[in-house]
Amino acid sequence: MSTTPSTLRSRTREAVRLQVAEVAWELFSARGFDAVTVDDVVAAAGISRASFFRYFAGKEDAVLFAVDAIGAQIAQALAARPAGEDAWTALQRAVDGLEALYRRDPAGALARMRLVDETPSLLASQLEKQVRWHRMIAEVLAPRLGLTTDDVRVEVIVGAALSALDAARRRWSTSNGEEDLMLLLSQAFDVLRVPAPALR
Amino acid sequence: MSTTPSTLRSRTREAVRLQVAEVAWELFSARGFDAVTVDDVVAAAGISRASFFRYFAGKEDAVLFAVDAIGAQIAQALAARPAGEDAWTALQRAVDGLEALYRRDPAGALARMRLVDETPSLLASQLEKQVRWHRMIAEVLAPRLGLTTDDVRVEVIVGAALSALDAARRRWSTSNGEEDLMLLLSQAFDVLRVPAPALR
DNA sequence: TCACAACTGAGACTGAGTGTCAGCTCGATC
DNA sequence: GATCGAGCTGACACTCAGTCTCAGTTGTGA
Repeated sequence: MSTTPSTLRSRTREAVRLQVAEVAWELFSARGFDAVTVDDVVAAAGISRASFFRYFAGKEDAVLFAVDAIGAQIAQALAARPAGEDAWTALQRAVDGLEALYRRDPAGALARMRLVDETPSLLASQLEKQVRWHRMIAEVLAPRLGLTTDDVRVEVIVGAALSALDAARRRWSTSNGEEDLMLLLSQAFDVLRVPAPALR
Repeated sequence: MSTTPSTLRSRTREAVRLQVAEVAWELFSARGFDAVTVDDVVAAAGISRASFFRYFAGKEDAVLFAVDAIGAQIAQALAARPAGEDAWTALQRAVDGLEALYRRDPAGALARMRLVDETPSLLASQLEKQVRWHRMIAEVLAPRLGLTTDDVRVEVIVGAALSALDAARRRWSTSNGEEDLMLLLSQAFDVLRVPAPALR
């Protein structure tokens, strides 16, 4: 999946990037995103200001740099689903591969979600990254349905599926991780699967 | 809908705000959002830098200040739909009240959408504003369905409906406004209404 | 070993956004 | 119609994010 040449340079680069992100996360989660400057982070991490911006596209990216990979993971998982499966089910299965990520460190995932939710600039940046998820997933889904990538129907299906993921994640977050994420996901997708009368 | 005390002060304030936004839009659409500084705008508009930030929360807001009202308009239109209507139809009708906005100045609307799409900071800011649409609409939809605002199902329905709106708008934009927006909207919502086999 | 490519810190620079302050204007009240 | 307070204004200084350049260093491949 990743495009990693895996020379010594690139490996140390990835390691340093992770270390810096970790240091940054500790400051952000302790004091709040806006109350920590880039200078604070680089001082704590022992790198120069210039290098920080070589590792991350911006301050937000030090928190959200992992988000890009998730979209690719969903798209890849979708590509692996059997061709006969209906779109909603295939997307649901592709998406619930993410549960492993949350199960590995639920407390950290919750704290991350809260920080993003309460920090406008982080929220905006994350939403923009999710637009890229949208495009990646649409490119896999469209041929599956025999439609073009920019067909309205493809866009709606992808958008609705990502809304389902988002709704489940948000509910999971507000319940402090107590409700079952997989169950929430299937409840969310069921809304999209039911026939017309989602009536009152 | 609006909370306008309508004293002389507030009316001139609104008028000035509109004028500044118009001047800003001319610069942005001509040179691109990032190539125009706030100083450029205030020089052209004949106000001080400080005043600019009193009228707009940020540079992006000079383009997107109207976006907030749209969410309120959708929520209000939804509240006015008959109680017996199913959720998808009610949302579709609520949303297609926006068509009047686009019909009034299609060329301007297209140009605006293009600028937002090609400018990351504008896109991010717009997406963040749409999160607020989400909340406003959920608050109207939830009681209609006899559910709480933070119920997963409510969030999914609102998110999916907004995805439908977005897909239709985007398709309309890429077709240079040639395809019929209302038709695109109904195609988009039909995907959400059909029974399970949106199969391959 | 050598030459090149990629990385680094240092520091100057641009531009967004905030806070303060002193002066002006609107508009209500006497 | 003079006055007083609230709200607006421009000027200006300040912080911080992000870009760019430059010179020195280190990994990489021949």
